[in-house]
Amino acid sequence: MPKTKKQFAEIREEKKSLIIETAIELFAEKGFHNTSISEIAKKAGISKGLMYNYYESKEDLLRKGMYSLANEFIQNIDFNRNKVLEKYELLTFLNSIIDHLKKNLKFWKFLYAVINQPVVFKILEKEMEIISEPMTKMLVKYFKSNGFKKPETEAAFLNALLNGVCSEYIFAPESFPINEVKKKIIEMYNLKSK
Amino acid sequence: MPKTKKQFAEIREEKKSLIIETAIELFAEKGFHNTSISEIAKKAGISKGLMYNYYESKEDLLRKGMYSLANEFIQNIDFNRNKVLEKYELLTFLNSIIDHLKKNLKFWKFLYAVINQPVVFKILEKEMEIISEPMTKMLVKYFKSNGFKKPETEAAFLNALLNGVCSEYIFAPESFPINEVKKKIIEMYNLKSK
Amino acid sequence: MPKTKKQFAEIREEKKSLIIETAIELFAEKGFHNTSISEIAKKAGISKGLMYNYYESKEDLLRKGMYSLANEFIQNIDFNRNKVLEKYELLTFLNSIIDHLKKNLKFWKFLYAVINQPVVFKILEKEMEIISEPMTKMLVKYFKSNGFKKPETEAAFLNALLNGVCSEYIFAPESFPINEVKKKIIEMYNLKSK
Amino acid sequence: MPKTKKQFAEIREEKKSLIIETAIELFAEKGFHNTSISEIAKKAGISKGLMYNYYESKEDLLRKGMYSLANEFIQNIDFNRNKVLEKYELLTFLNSIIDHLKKNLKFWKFLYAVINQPVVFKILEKEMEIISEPMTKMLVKYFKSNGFKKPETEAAFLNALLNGVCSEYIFAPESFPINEVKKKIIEMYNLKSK
DNA sequence: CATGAATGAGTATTCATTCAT
DNA sequence: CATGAATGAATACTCATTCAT
Repeated sequence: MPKTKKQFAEIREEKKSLIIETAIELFAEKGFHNTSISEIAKKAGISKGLMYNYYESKEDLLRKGMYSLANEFIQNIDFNRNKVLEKYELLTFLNSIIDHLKKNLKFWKFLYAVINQPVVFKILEKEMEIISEPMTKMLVKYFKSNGFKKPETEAAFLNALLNGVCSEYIFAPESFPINEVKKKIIEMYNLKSK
Repeated sequence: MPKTKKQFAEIREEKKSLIIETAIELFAEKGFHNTSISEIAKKAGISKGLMYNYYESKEDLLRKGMYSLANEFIQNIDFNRNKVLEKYELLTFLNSIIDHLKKNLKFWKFLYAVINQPVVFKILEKEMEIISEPMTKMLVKYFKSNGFKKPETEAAFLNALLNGVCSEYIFAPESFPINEVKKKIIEMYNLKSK
Repeated sequence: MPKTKKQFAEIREEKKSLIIETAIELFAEKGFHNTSISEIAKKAGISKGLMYNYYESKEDLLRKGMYSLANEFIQNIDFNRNKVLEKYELLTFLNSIIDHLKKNLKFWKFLYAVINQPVVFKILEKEMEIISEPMTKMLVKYFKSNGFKKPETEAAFLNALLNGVCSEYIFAPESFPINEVKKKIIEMYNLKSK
Repeated sequence: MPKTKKQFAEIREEKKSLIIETAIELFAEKGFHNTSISEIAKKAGISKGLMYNYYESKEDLLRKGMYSLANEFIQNIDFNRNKVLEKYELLTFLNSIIDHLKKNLKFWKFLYAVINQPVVFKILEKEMEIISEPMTKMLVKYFKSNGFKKPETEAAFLNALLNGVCSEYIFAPESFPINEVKKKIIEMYNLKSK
């Protein structure tokens, strides 16, 4: 008796997850071009051929990996609000972004390993917009509605600052004083409630 | 008339510079792994064989390239002072770093392309310290001598901020408002001399 | 009510036909090596596994395909006569061969795609004899009994001519003037009755 | 002291010829898809890498091979005449084509092995026109200027006939009575001088 | 009878590096 | 000092075939 469709679908989903997670991990550790398909397959405990059963190519693996990470990030942060942002919400945003960073170091490493390679970035342009666009929009809106004189500059500044903080933390999670730095940012923007 | 030894040495040095500059340019544009030795040789107008006469390997090219860039950067910035930093000097530092960024975009692209690839970074660890170590030291010293409560945190913060600013500017030199952001940093630290 | 043995056998035969026809079609369109088992299975609406239930291998598919085509061709043409061929019968032969060509373009494409690949042809040597041997025999017999001086040469000539006609027609069915050419052959051999 | 440009050019030409000849031979023997680059390299006594130093890809090898064969054939046959064809010239054409066939069996095998594979033919469309176009033109012109009623049909017929003759001869050079068949064609068209 | 997940050997292609001249 | 022909190991990807269910 053959396996049911559902059984097959389950197997597929499990394997797909296993493969993409392994790939993300290796891309994060070693970069895109230094990771071979053989290596991914070996680490995932499957054959090279099977990988191609689930993903079209190495690029596909990269794109799908980035896509799922980006979406997962977006859901965690929740930019999608139409009403005006309150101060406490920017605080929430800051907290959640730094929380996500601490808890998902691997994913952030993947992100930075990947976007700083010109050729690799080209592959991901579309997927990257999922993250960058709503984030910038939200920041601009916040600074605008809170009476900052140059909201675009403010957004660019905070964006750069967060980018740098992530970058430094990824680079040396042990020694970079991320909590102290977060406190400083909160004070800078006067975000503490009460 | 045969060339003198000195002339030979000069030719040698010129060729070496030409090669390394070509390599840096290509690494910046396309990343380390997407640039082939053949390409570098072709663009530099020499043969592959000759390249190996001057540099041991592709890795060597990378290391020497980074080394020369780092030194050139250090000389431009001049961290090496033992006396206490004055405010106007931090201003100078900030100005010169952003100036250097604007004028040497290619080199900064190279830097970011290269340090964010874990495997490639491994090759460069030693060379990177030339830049990062004195910079951090200088910042810490400055904040300490200017009465900041947590000089290490302040240094880490400013470091991250500058890192982020460079990263954003490299990514989109046209649209990132670097001058406005610089102004904001100057105000933040109250650096404007009157 | 469970299916009877006979019904099962019928289903089997239908599936087998479906598979082999699909295979022939694809081999004709894309060549043997450019057609994958997956593709055949997909187009036939079955699983790869099932295909192996009916046929041993890709080669087997090719051989059985050729075998069935060859037999179908032979039955259409009816070479198997012991009595001496009359003129009108050669006319019939010519007509039926060209008719078959026009109506079964796919099969002829398959034939030519396949026999002109040396390695593939090796696989089919036995099956090919089903066609070529009786055809040559018949022609030789005809020319002999009709008083031609060199029946073997005549047979070889007509064989080559028909081979070329088929080849040209397969290649460009729209532009090759097959009817005019047929007329010319009929005149050449003075085959028109009365 | 480095090799001179001329020396390098010589080496290149020799190797290029060696490679392409080996490739043609193998494509003729085994077909395009059944011949691997490794095999070609091995038979030519060079490394796979070197092949790619001289030819861009396997397809390039095929195209360049066909191109050179086609040109060599064209030069042997000499279709390029503007004046009206005389009878003895068609005889010359027939003779030279069959001569070429006998002497260059490998090349003709290559041709037939290659053009009958749909996918492979696509690659060669442009190169094939070098042969087919002038040949058809010449035949049509001949039949026209010699008062045949349907010159296009005549050309198509002769074309098909020659195609078939070549095909049969390639297939069984020992047993196909090519000389007898040639004689028959000469008689058919009444080409014998005097 | 039927499925499609899984394998592994095979293929074209790239590229840092060596070396004879 | 200078050349580029030559190598070989590595890489992404394909596909006929097997097999547990």
